[in-house]
Amino acid sequence: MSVITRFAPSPTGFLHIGGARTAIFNFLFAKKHKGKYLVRIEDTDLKRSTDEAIQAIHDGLEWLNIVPDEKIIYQSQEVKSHVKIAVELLEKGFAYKCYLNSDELKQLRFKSRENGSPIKSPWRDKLNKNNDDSFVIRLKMPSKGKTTIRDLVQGEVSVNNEILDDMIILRSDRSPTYMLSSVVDDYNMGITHIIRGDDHLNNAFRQVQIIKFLNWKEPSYAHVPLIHGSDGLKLSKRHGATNIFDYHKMGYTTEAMFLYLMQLGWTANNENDFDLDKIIKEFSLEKVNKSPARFDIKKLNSINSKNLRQKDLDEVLELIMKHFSLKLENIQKYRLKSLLPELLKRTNTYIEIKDDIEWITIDDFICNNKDNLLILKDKNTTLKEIGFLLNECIWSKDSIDSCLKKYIIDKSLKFKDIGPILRIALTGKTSSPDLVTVIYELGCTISLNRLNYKY
RNA sequence: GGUCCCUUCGUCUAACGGUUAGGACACCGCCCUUUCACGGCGGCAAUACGAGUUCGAAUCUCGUAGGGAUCACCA
Repeated sequence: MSVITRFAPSPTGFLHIGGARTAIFNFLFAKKHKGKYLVRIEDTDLKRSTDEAIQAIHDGLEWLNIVPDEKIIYQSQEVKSHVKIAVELLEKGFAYKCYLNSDELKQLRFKSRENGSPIKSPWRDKLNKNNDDSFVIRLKMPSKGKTTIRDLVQGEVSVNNEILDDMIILRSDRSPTYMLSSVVDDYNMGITHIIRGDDHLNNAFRQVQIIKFLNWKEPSYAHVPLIHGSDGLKLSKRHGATNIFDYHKMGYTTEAMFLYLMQLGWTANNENDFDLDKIIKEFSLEKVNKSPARFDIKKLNSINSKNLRQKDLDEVLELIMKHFSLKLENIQKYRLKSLLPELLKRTNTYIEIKDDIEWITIDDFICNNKDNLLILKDKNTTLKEIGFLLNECIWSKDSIDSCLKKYIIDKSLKFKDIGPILRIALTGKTSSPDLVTVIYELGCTISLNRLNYKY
């Protein structure tokens, strides 16, 4: 039987980092077993589900490049089949109508919390005699024995059936609850492996009862731990961005994000190598850790920086042009691309090259930093003299290099006497790629213009 | 509080019951160097605590402490 996994987010917000990692695990596992990875939007709570959220989930998945193998399924469109199962469960005596009102429930809940036992509805063994319509359908949980789940991540976990509460599967408005819908959809979709956050582990014991009542084949479970913030607490806004798509906006690459997320709780052979085929081959749920990992932006930065330097230059250029809405002539584009490898050595994210775009792409760029300008004023002649020499020189890195060195020797100077001012005149900055490269890539005309400018 | 799960350098983690407890990120130092980087070399740094089993425990058992998940007519 071939493997089918699913990522099942509820569209009540953007795609969370933790959710994204769950999706990645689902994707990886399915691919490893040459199966299918599906996405199901759990939008049964119509009040809280929004179109923006659905779009955000799309955007996030698309950015991470983990789009499902089949059309996305919307749970809200499957409610009929969920209700049908609820009725079947009722008819077969595995579920019952419960007429408890909210006040009665509140009291029961209070009691149950006190003595640590689940809520017991008095209607479990009573028949409907008043014929009224305000009921919910509850599942008749087994009260003896225990239920054990062989979880691919958590191992074998057992729980005494007496702690299972008679969960509601159909609300009083006849809509199915998540506890039912999820199980039915997984069955209908032929899901073989349920990989989800470990906040669902407790649900598994209850949901599996439906499967047992109906004699369905039990899927395999893998409950992966949640991701925590740097302080070990649940990831929230104050830890930084939790929306996966924000990391795109911050200049992280798809590959880096994928690499980082998948390594939170799982160890790859090579943490910086984004070779999807290799990753898929290596991936194993059994090796996923049981304890929650902390999100560490510094590690992400490191992976991103390395990925940026490995990545195809045209792709990086494309990302940069898109991010900064740059419209460049071919010559400027070429200049930027040529200097890119040097710039990328100095950044974690590609948006950090922001300050370098102007001096590279604007032909008549002139230093506009006041403090730096003052320095240049005194050195006008030096710049001109160097400019004169450069004008005579063959345009190669070697000859530019020897040209500069010759000047130093002739004037008995040190490189640090001309380096900083050259750099400021050419780039407007006090740090940049090495000067020979800068001069060479900027070209003779532009370099001379900047050196000969009257500051 | 009940139930379930977890605990190895600051962080992510590796280690058939036998390793000088390994790697990566971060940090520090040195080298390279015209700046900032990249790179190279090196350093700091961990088995939560306490018992037990064993010739031998990070690894198995129990207890303690700490952390997490969950306990809805949400998903």
